[in-house]
Amino acid sequence: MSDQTTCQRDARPRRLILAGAHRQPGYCLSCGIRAQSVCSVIDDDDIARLAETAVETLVLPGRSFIEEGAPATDFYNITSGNVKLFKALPDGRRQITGFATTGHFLGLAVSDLYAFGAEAMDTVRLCRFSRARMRLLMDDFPRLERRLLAEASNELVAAQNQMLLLGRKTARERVASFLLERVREVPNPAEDVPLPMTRSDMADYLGLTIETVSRTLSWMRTERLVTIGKGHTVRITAMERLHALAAGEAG
Amino acid sequence: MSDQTTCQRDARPRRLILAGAHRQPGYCLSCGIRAQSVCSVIDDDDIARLAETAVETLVLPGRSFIEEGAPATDFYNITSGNVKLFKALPDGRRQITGFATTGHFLGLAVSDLYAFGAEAMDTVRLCRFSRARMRLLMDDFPRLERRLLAEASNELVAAQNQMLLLGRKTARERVASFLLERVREVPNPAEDVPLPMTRSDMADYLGLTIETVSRTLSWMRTERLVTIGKGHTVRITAMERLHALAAGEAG
DNA sequence: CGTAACTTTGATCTCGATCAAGGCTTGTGG
DNA sequence: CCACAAGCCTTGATCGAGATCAAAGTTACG
Repeated sequence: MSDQTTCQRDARPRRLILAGAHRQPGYCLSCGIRAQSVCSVIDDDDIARLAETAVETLVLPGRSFIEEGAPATDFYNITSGNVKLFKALPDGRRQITGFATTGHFLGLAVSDLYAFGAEAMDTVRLCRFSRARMRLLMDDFPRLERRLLAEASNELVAAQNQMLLLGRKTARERVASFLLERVREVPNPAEDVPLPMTRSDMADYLGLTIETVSRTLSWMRTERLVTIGKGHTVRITAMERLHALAAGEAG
Repeated sequence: MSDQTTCQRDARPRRLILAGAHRQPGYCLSCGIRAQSVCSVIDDDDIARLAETAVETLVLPGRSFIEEGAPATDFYNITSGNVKLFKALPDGRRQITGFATTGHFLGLAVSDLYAFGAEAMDTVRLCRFSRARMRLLMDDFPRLERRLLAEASNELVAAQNQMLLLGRKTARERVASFLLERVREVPNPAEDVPLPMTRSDMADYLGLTIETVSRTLSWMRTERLVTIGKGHTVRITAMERLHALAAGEAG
């Protein structure tokens, strides 16, 4: 475990001091999430090079590991846990631009500075790749670049959907859209959907206040659209109606 | 000119019937906007292949050439004119996700369907590339893929900025941000900035109504932040204050 | 258990939406 | 060159969805 970087929880998230050793050559070969991440495009024969490029890092809940405006030195691949990505205004107003979880790749940017911050919502494990080393890998493995382009294209589509949500949807439509987005994370739509974020995070993602999110969820409960469980879970009880609501086809 | 596709203006925009011949091998070599577009990554020696892949197309003002939800068959590169990209809800609410102009590349998507629509705001010329042919080009020219990744990364950063704007900025901050975005399109910030879109387009881009956009511009005029010219132009007269406003540092 | 953070619910306010006229610009045909 | 029409754009009056302010409930965790 000594090759993992750790940091202590703190009242206000500070930049994580990233350090740690590169993985052993065989590490990626047995990585459980390789199949669902960009790493899958590298063959077994070449995977040792990837392992040598990666530094596994542990980030404790509430800690930032990417800071908006800081020099963009690394790419990250999440191997477990949940992360929120956000931008902020000087007076503290915050917009969460996305949630990332196991298998997600972070840090795409042409600029030398990160355009967004990233903070762990729970204990997060990730592989860190320096941009310079990643560039060398991309030179040798064009499939990696192709996969990243596909990844970026998907994020672009998600971003466009979110712009429609933020610019034109009502509070109810926003929350409905959000819940349906979270349902896709679980295998069975009828089971409990985990919401590993606070009401404050939901509000900052949906362009609302915590009170409006709370009231809207309460309204959905009274309307028998959802049941709200303990410990940040929701179960959808009227999928059709929720879909119609999210798509802007109902009040 | 017979190798260009044209279409007549119509009351309500319909799908453009795209047809037309591929360009002559030497066409791209002398293309004026090659340097500022993705085409610049293909060397003179190979540019004939690109020319054979491209179909130049003319789109008249107000006509759509990409329809949200339609099969994603082509990529586009704008060679002149202005385009708006948008998503819509069933009841007509619309969110413009971006404006594209000379040199912009459109159509990135992993899905088989376009996630957004595109409509010409004035007379638009563009090169159309079938996805299948483009894929072959990317196989042979990894630099093309790298350039598209850079392009997509930049759009992603722009999308994140727009999410912050739509989710958390006030009407005044939105309009200020918009004007500063448009200023970057002209060489000299002190000269007239063209706004080749209607108030309705601005509103749909900024998540506001036309009345609020109009009122906000009037307010900026009385505050001596801008002067509003004839024929859809604006001149910025207090750049510093406008920047502060856009960044959320002032009321 | 106790406490600190998170969540819900209620009362009130406000910014931007909506409703409603007019004014201006642009283009067309006499 | 002017009259007219059809879109745009601006301005005013009013409304309302969601924000803000305030105060209990809950939950998580030492």
